[in-house]
Amino acid sequence: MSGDRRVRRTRRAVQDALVALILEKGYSAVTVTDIINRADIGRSTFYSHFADKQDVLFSNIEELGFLHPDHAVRDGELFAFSLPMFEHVREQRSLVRALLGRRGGGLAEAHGERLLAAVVRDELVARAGGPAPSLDLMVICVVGAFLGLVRAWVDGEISATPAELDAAFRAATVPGVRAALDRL
Amino acid sequence: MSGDRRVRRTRRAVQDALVALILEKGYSAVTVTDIINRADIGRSTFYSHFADKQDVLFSNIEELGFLHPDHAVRDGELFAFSLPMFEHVREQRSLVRALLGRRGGGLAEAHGERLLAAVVRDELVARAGGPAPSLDLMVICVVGAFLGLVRAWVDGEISATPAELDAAFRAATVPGVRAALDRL
DNA sequence: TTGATACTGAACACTCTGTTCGTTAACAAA
DNA sequence: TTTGTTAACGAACAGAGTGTTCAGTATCAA
Repeated sequence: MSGDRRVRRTRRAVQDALVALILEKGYSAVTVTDIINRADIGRSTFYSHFADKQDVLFSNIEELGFLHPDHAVRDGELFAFSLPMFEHVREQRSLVRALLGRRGGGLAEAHGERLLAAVVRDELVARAGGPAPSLDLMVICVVGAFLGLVRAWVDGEISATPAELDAAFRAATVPGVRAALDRL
Repeated sequence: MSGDRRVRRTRRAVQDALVALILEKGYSAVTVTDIINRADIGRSTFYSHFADKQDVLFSNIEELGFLHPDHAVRDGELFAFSLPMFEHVREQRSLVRALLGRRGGGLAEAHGERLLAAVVRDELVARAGGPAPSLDLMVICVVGAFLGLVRAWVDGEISATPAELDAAFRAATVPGVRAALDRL
């Protein structure tokens, strides 16, 4: 724990307040005044820590550690990140829901998408022995499928275990990816 | 063309103004005042046609006809909607970009997702001979892949022809879907 | 031509934003 | 414990945006 205890307390109170309010009203309906009241801090205090509402949202993303360096690549398996990540999502469900769910306002999606795309792309390029334009399109499809599952899950549109989600993700993507890699 | 010419003129001016402004500044940065100025109409006129900014956005969606009933199913082929829809997107690129692109604010995504999910689901259920829980997860993956391509494309992150996008979409999804259907 | 109706434009109360500043409280380090 | 530093408070502020009202004007279809 670094720094002043007051700072930690304040920042955490603000971040938690925003997440709670997003889940109640949706991101766009939440005002800075709401956050201040919920976190029970002074207005000037808020602005001494965060530039605006968005800033609070992004600070939450960074502390989520969306892609923890848990790349325990189970030998040659494709997309080894899948199951650990679904499990990580389950542990942080309400936070992920506030960030990536429908009520989240879509601002965090770009972050998550970019991070995940980098992981997927690295893996495909490594296996293909080099970059290729068709790989980039494949990355988009794979990332879209994965985040689609995450979003539907945290929003409660579907109920499943991380293992079931992992199986569905693999069933949908791996055959196509394998065929494409063989074709190159 | 039904109704009063003045009404038509005003509504169109407002809708066009919003799309243009979204492409310039992003949805959340556009104010009703901006729209009024760009469309060159009085404030009270705006509120006599639309409840708010969102209302204008949704009115655009309805007129897009996202899923035109162009279901010219090329005999047994899977996901026959793909190529025609990519072509339709190309024709309405700036509108689709304003609605589904990153600057769009994510409000329209839910609409598109639901519409497309219904189409995909119908097709899979028909081929599987009935509904199944694993099919629902598959639908989410397929829709995620398709909309991922659409978004990346209209946002200019990738450059490709509709035919190339169609090929990439098929390459990514069809093998997995076929395998899953056989397994049932 | 006429009756209906859409548009105008200004004014209004309201909410939210982001900043400022003097005062008070909490902190880490000596 | 003392001391210098820094955070938090809270009230006040200007500015921007929202959604409504209303009397007056222009445009419409028939």
